[in-house]
Amino acid sequence: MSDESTTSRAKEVAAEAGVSRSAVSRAFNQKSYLDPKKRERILVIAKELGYYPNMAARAMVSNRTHLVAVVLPSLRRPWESQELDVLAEELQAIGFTTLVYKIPTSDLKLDQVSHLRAYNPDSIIVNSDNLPPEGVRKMFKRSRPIYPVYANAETDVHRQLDDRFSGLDRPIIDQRPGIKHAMQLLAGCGCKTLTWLAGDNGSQSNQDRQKIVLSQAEEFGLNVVSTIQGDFSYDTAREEVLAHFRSTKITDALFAANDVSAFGAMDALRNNLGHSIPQDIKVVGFDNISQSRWKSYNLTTVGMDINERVRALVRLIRNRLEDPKAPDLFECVETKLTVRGTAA
Amino acid sequence: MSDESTTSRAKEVAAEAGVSRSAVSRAFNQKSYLDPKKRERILVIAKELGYYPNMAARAMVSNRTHLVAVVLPSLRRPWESQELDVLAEELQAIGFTTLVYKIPTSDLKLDQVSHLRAYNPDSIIVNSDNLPPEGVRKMFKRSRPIYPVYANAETDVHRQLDDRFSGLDRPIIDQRPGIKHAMQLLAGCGCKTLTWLAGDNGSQSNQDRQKIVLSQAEEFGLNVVSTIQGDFSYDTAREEVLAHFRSTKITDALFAANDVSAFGAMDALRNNLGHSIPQDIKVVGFDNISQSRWKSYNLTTVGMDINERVRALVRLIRNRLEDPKAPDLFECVETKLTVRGTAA
DNA sequence: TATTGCACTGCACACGTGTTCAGTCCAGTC
DNA sequence: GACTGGACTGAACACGTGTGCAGTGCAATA
Repeated sequence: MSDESTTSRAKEVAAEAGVSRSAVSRAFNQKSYLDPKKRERILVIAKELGYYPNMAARAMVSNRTHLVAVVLPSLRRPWESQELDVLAEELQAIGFTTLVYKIPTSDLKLDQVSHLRAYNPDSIIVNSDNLPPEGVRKMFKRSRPIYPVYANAETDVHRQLDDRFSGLDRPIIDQRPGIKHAMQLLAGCGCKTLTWLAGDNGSQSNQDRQKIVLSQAEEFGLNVVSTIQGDFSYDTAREEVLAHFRSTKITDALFAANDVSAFGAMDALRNNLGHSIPQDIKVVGFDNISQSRWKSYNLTTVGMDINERVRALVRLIRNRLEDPKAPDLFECVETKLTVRGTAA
Repeated sequence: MSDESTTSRAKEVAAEAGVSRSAVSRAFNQKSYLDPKKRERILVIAKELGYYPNMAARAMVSNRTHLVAVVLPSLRRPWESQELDVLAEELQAIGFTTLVYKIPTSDLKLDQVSHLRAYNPDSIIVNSDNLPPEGVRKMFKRSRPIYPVYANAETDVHRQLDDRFSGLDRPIIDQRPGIKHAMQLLAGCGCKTLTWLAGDNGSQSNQDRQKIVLSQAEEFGLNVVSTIQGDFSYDTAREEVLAHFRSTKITDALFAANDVSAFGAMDALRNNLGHSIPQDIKVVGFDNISQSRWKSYNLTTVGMDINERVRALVRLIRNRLEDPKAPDLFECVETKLTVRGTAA
């Protein structure tokens, strides 16, 4: 065992096993033929020597990096980080490694993503709400081995036909079932008036959620008497809700565009305005992040099963890599309502 | 513009600019000489063509991947994800891309990390509390271009000399100032008795925090009358605190090993046991995660400045890459107390 | 002018792998 | 025994880049 040992290379494994370097390569790629017992011997020796094929070299010749990039504006938002957690684990389990890449702004420029493109990830999951699909397509579609997944096409199924998203594989989130149940629940509690606490204005998912919330409210005879402009953040939600309800009578219910802003709203309503939840006003959120279970909030919320969501993403990636020329791929995940204390 | 255009390569840029491919390479590596105005012209053309040097090829010959791997057990814990958020941004700003790699178990085996080693990241930040430093060193130290950073060596400065950590660069967290202030505050409020809500038993940071909490409590005349075994999670904290204080009188204060378990404790104390915070019992946490500001908790907590912490990590990486043979590197970040409603 | 030195640049090699292609060996068949 | 075909393997090329080395041209100096 030499002092100055470097990462052992295929050649060393080959020497140790008494075979050619080609055989070592073949041992790691089951598609090419190799005598089974020779393969096994090579793999044993490779493991002993701590050898594993160098990904850079492998990428150069095979056009497969086994990298999946996740593009997002922030890693600190609970939903995104919880999704990423499951995603990274699933990808790792099937031999992919996860690359994270932050793009905070909504205007997508080439030099912002050139670093990322330089790694030639096998797939890119764009989880950034405020990046327009046109820009995403333009930035990534032309780099041949990369297949972008546009992860924020929440909507009813008709959006499948929307031209803006063509050229992008997309995991569609059907918000309707969860929202419908929420409205059913609120109507059943005797609620008549509703406030919509909106999220970031430029965000795709905010628009999608809002559209269905408004239509379903009407469906169940709930009157959306006011809209408060938030931005998905706790602080803004708290401040805006506070300002709004200082001058206006509270409504029977408040529907927030995500859980975190629901928390902000609740804290304004309870701590500052002295209202009781759910007695004075019911609150419903979106996402079902793990913090919603915390007893101080105990939030009733619309969300999807996170494992189901991630499996859909992974399926998109695998199917696309299997058939690069296939037409746009879809996966649909439905939301459901999780009933907790703030509306029951 | 051809239909089947691939990622444009250096050769095409060279042709367009009327120079050799070497010149293009040199344009992107400021260390080698190139006529300044020629370099500028090449870079302009490269940008026009959307060219950026292929990282795999670059890695093969230069032994620099510009990848930094972050190893952690989970991405959903608020502190880790908030730290990762800042870290990814800082690294991106200086031309590195972040790779995330989950290692949940505490026994580190070679085939668990071989996928990761295959990418030859320039540095690996081990942010996994329960991975023993010996294992980390063994797994990564011998792969030559990789320099592990052991990110969980919280402690007083003496730990610098601890043999277990030798061979690993480490950003040391000095918990003493923050804890000292917390004890000072509690003692000033007239607290006499204290409960320690511990974190994961095998965790390095839990051990470090506990040691200093106990010694500082004694210093300020606080009597640590009970220890509750938690695991850093909300649910366990809530259940264990509930079980413990059902049979035991509450203490004047409770110190939790992290913020999330402090939240669990608070919810047990308030919602289930009917105590008021801070009137009946004061609560202090660790980490100062963004959720601590949420008004329902409004937690007084010991934490460090997250930007300072990340800058320390980045400095370690840069210094190590600059001088691979330098002896173990250290960076020290101090904690401080953030006073909010649960103890003031 | 001849010489020197320096700024600058292109050629060619190396990095470690996947895969094609030609070739070897051997069992089975006529 | 000659031939066929299939199982198996190694040599060699390609991938796109960084950089050592040798070489060119030009200004400054003697």
